[in-house]
Amino acid sequence: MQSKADGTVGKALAVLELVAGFERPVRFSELQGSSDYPKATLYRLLQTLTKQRMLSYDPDSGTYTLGVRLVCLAHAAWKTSSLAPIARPYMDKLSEKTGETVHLAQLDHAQVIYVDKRNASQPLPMYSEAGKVGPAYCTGVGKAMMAYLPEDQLTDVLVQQSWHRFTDGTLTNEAALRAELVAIRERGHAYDREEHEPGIICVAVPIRNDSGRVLGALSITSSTLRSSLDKLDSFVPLIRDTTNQIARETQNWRFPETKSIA
Amino acid sequence: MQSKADGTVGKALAVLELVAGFERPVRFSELQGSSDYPKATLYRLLQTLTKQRMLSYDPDSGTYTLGVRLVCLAHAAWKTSSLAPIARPYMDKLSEKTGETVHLAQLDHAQVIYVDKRNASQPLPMYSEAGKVGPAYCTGVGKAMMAYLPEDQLTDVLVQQSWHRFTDGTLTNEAALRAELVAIRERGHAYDREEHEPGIICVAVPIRNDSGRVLGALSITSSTLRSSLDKLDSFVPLIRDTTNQIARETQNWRFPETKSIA
DNA sequence: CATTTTAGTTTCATATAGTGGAACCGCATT
DNA sequence: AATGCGGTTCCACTATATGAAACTAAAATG
Repeated sequence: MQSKADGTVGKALAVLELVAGFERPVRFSELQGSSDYPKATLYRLLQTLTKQRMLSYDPDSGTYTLGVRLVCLAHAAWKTSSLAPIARPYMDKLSEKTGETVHLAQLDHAQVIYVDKRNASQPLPMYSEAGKVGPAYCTGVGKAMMAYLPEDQLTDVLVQQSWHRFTDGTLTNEAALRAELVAIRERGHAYDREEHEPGIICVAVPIRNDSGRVLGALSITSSTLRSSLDKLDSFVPLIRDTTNQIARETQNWRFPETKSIA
Repeated sequence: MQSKADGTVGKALAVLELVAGFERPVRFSELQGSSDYPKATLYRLLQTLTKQRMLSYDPDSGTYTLGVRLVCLAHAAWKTSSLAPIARPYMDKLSEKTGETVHLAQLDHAQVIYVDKRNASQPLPMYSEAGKVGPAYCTGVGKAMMAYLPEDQLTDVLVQQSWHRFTDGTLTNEAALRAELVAIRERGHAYDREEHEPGIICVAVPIRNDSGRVLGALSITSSTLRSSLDKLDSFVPLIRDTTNQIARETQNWRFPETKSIA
């Protein structure tokens, strides 16, 4: 059931993911049912993870859930590995100025991961959104990032796309997407023309560092009811300005201190 | 440097924690410096974690950071393992009614983990707070939860406290705290009388399920400038009401569906 | 009440995966 | 050309994980 996972660590993480997949407290037997691991192996893996507090076990109901240590680690991950803490004030400003929903995403493996979100109208349930994943080939942020990927990485990402047709506008093959990527590079930003969800449109601009590497992307999302691509287009200079500022700031960030070695 | 970590998984997690500790991109040699693991072992561990996307490696700078997979997993963790998603609407209401800062915390190991936070006045940087840890013995939520722990778990938690004197009010030994816990059980809620930070006070109420097990705690925090313990006291019925509602809702939550087995 | 089933836990000989000292590589510095 | 340093690879050795099967407790069944 789970993908190739060499090493004990890989297996343990697969189990973690398995538990995560249930999105609720889960029994041993349920896990066994959706795993190829033999009973004893799965059991020990669960024990190990529990002892390590990556899982927590509720003796009352005999169920496992993801442990708090994970939340702590993620806290640290979010603070250091993602653009989110740097981008935060800029996103605030952007959402304030535009009055639209702002997303910050990063590319991981072949998926888009939303690491932060801002909604001008109401203070959003943010944590519940951060960490969410989406397809790369049919989202504004995904395409914006892919457009500036080096060829070897791009091919890697492309083969992993599902090309599922979410809407009539969805680009469902590599050729179509590649053409789109060229257009994106020409104009410097990407659109989502209701490709993922009907009625939902967005403009996205990649965040790239000095050496051109893609760090993430910012997008402004709206609906066809409230807005239009033309209207969103007017935000582009503002977004690009913001991505540039964020990119600039990441340069300094890399080594805030060069720990003095005694 | 790292604590006892049996098993490969334990070691890998220790390395993860090590990277997390730096709170910034970190070089191999730096990690080697703060780890007992021999070079090759550490190296392989890092490779494994990187391949598993728990770490990400930046070839430009030759540094490791925590990977986004952690953020994804945490997304799931937050949704299932913690009280946060259930408590969310109640916290909103509570912060709205009181106009004060509301914290939701859980007890893990011997530490308090803040899993959500609400601030009535301004929309808070929430993610940056969730996952934060604090000492149990000198926080309102910590004491509220400890007060209702079964004796064996309590002793376990108590021996792990640091008893550092943060302020004049800090309870710096087990005897003093145990006396306080009795008082908390009597009145049903805990205070933080500037025990952790000067000028910061709070009332906290534990969240307990039907069988009496402590699930977490809610607190309302304020400062001596804006408020007083007496003033906070008036919120107690409201908080207790909220904790009861949250506790009730967790009962249903445990098994939303019993996955039909074909 | 005895019996079967189900769910979870332990055992143990075996195989695998992890270990780490040492050698190696590439690059910057001298 | 030589030295030093950060990082990577090798490989004999062994600690660790493995998983079939046996076991236990508790629930379901007759």
